Amino acid sequence: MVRQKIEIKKIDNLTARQVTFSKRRKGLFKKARELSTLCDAEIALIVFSASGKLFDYSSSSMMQLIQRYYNQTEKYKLLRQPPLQLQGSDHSLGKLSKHFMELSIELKQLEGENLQGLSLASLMKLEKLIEGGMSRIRKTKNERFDDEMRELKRRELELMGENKRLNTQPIENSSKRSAFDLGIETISDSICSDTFLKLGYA
Amino acid sequence: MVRQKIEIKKIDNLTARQVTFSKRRKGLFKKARELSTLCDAEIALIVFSASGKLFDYSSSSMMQLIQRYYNQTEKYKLLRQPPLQLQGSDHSLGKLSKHFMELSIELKQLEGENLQGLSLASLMKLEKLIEGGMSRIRKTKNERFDDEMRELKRRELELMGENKRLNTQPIENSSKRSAFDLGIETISDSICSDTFLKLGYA
DNA sequence: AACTATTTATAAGA
DNA sequence: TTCTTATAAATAGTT
Repeated sequence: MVRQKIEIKKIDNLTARQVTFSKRRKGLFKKARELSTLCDAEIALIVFSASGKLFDYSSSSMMQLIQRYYNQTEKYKLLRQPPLQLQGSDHSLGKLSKHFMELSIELKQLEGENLQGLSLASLMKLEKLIEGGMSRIRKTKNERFDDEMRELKRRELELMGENKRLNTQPIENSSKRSAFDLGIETISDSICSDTFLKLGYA
Repeated sequence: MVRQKIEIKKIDNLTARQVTFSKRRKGLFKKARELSTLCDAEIALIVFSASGKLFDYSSSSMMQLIQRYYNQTEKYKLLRQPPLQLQGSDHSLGKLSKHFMELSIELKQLEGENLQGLSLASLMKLEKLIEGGMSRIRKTKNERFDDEMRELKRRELELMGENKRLNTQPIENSSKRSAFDLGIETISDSICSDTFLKLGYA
């Protein structure tokens, strides 16, 4: 901007870039201090050099300022994000997927961000939100579990009935063996443990 | 600095102060952008006007930048150390955000799908995943809660000390009243309920 | 919002 | 790094 006007793009020459960084950084911090003093503004300024060195300034406490910043921006975000109505009894397909979409969006907003930056209020909201999602997952899981168990019981009874029938008939050859002969008490037990092995929970 | 050089102190005239704020703020943000571009620096700038309006700029993600700032700040690390001993768990910033990224990705995959369509195995996995995220949220929430309580206690002690001092001095006029006179037992109780009201939890 | 006289900031060179 | 200096940019006061 002097001797010769420069274009605002990354300075190629490393040395020149470092010198400019040093000079302009100094100028930037001075301007920040002046604006704060002259106009009674609260300012936080964080600068990392290309090499990772940290420079910072804040007109008061950096922590307080950042917290204040979060409070402002979160309020904005949460306004757009209607809190979920957790009407426990409703788990119809449509509502469920809609709910999960919302949960997904909420969590996507946290990408690259950090929980540490959230206020107590936001953390509480998030907890509530996820609790709701969790309860739906558990409900569906239990339903699925019940379904499987019911099916297993049904098959068990069916097979036991057949076994009984087979056992009351004369044995024609030794290859015909029932589950009882193998020492298995219930079919569902064996299927269950097999299922858990497949899921990696045993 | 122009027509006439000005002294760097708060500008008395409100209108002049507002105009200067607007002009210099613009200049400051421009300088910040230029420094970032020219020198490949990472910059975060947060400005609150005297009236509370927020202006901000960051060369990349504000959240990531602030997180990076926290990581580099020794004071922050020390401040976070003492509170409660969180049993053998890793609650470092990096791990936390990494985990949340994973959770987010997992949930994103569910977009448009329906829980009813998931197998028992998937539901169990999802439950486990979300349980992990939840525990981290709760941990962070508790930390934040501890922070707030500590600050309130500190203020309480400070104010009670001042009250004691005021009460031992002769009352010069009736407008001088302490919290004790108003029947408030502890300052933190009153501040607490105020805080919760503001957060919408009372 | 514009103007403009000055002050400030700073690119290049030493 | 630091200083010098010519010039670009920012801006205080005015309209």
